[in-house]
Amino acid sequence: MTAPVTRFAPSPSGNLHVGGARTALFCYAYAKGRGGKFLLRIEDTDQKRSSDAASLGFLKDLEWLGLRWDEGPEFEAPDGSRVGGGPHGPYFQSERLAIYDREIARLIAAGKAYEAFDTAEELDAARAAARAAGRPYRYDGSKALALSPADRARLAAEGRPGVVRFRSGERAVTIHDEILGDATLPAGEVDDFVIRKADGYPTYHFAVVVDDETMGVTHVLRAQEHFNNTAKHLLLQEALGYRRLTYGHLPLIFNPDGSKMSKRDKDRALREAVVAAGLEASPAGDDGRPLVDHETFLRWKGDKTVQLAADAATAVADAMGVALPEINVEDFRRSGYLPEVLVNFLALNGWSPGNDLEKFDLAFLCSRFDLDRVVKTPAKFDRAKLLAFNLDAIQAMDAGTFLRRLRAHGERYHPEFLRTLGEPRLAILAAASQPRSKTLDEVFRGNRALVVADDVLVHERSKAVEKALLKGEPTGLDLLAKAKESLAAIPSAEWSPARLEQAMNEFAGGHAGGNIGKVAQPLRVAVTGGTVSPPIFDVLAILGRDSTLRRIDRCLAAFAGATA
RNA sequence: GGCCCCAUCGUCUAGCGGUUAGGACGUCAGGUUCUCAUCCUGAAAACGGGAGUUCGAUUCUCCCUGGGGUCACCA
Repeated sequence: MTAPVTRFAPSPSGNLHVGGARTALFCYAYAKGRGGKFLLRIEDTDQKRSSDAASLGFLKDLEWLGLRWDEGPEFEAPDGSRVGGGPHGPYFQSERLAIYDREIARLIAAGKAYEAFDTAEELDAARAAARAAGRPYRYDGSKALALSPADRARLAAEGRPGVVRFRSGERAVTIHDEILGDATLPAGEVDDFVIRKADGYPTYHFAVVVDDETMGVTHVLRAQEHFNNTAKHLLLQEALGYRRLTYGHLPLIFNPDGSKMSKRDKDRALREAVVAAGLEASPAGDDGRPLVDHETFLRWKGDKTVQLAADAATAVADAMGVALPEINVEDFRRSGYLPEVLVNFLALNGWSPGNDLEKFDLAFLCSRFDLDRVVKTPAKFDRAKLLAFNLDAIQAMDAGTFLRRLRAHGERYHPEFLRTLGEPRLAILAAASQPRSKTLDEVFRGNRALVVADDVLVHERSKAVEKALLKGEPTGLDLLAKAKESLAAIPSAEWSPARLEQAMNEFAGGHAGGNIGKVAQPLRVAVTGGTVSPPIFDVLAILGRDSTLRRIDRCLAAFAGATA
């Protein structure tokens, strides 16, 4: 058997959906595990969808996951290596029109395809009628087929845009699927579908078949939603005299509630948050201007069918401090998931190696992946489990690796954070955060207090804060005032986590019955404004002596005279 | 609605005629800890229903039910 060639063939988009990522992953693993090739092809035959450079943003997502294509669009990876290219290009369908035209001409000449001039209105009416009669719609080609060459010439001369339809021949088609087994679609299920649109572009069905043939593809792994389409492709392959391909249709991935995972989930979540917060206008960005212009914002807020641009949505969510559901690979990256974890988890949705094994890397997947272990049932995407996997991976990292990867994430998503903190303090933060972080991002999200100026730090007035500061005898506030003196006695040069812990342990021994918690919590509130942070002595070390003492003073002043 | 596909804990799944139906996440109950989070112990939790086939069905067949996909000049 020759080495397999698989392909991932998305329509152009700025983002790679997790479902698409899983498909790409399986295509990659199948080919690479067998010494074959993994191709990437852009299905941009819909002129309504843009296909400029920006719309290929998902290439970086594939690369980030470690899925480099042997052939396809050219791309320069962050490490400088070049991906893509190849002898079967162009890899954009919009640049392959001549090939499709040639093949369509062959079909027409052989009487296997014909031009049709139905208007959209006629087609809509026919569909509506079928629907009203409770029957599935099938195109009736009798009218178009009855046209004489002269008729066609006349219609074309009138400027009537025509399409080309494939003459399917109304017969049963059996699909052999390596995952689902065989299935036979009865005669009449496939009608005379369009293969060339009025704008001259081929339809998906036609382009796929031609490209898979001309690019040497041997195995088609795609989502199950394409299953019925396979019948069309089989018919086309036969009419064109092409090779037979091996098919495998992958189970779909859904939301936990069974709905489709779509970008709309983000809009929905954000809209709910906006409504819950009673927001009447877009939050402002750093420049003081609204993140979304007022009109757009109101239209979006009031109309569930309107979607916000992806960037705008994340900006607004960020400003509001709400987390949006991750849908695209980029979302998971931004949320601080590790690519190897996402790869691992994605593979587990629809496949498993058996033997109760579920932690593995891409190389392992490549070596073990096979179609006979792909499940047939759709999966619901369980973010909680993904998060647990991410945690495990972070815990398993050595400290140096964690620091490096944390820094890389920060540089990309929280540059201001890195600027203010600087390298030595970032290292302390990393060491303090690693044991308690489920994602790279929460280190930044959870420690904003570390990068705000001392004089703008706000001490929250929550139950938990009041308990830490005002309850007990002596109160946390009392202890805080005294502890400050002990801290002030430590010179800057000795201001380290170990030294601070030693000092505070001594202090607690003398003033809090040895209960370090009595001292730690008021300190935490004083310097972070809240009751949650990494270990307090690490926090104090990161802030430094001056900042620590200043924040304690401000806290003391803010709560002076307050009672529980 | 027609056609096609599917069906094991809440979720992802293992199982390929005989198992105390396994693992993981989550959940619950304890424990450790300066908060949070880790971490440790333990527990509860599934073969959708009905007919067959068989000495024996989670496993094979059929029906029902339920779920999904698809019926475009989108891909």
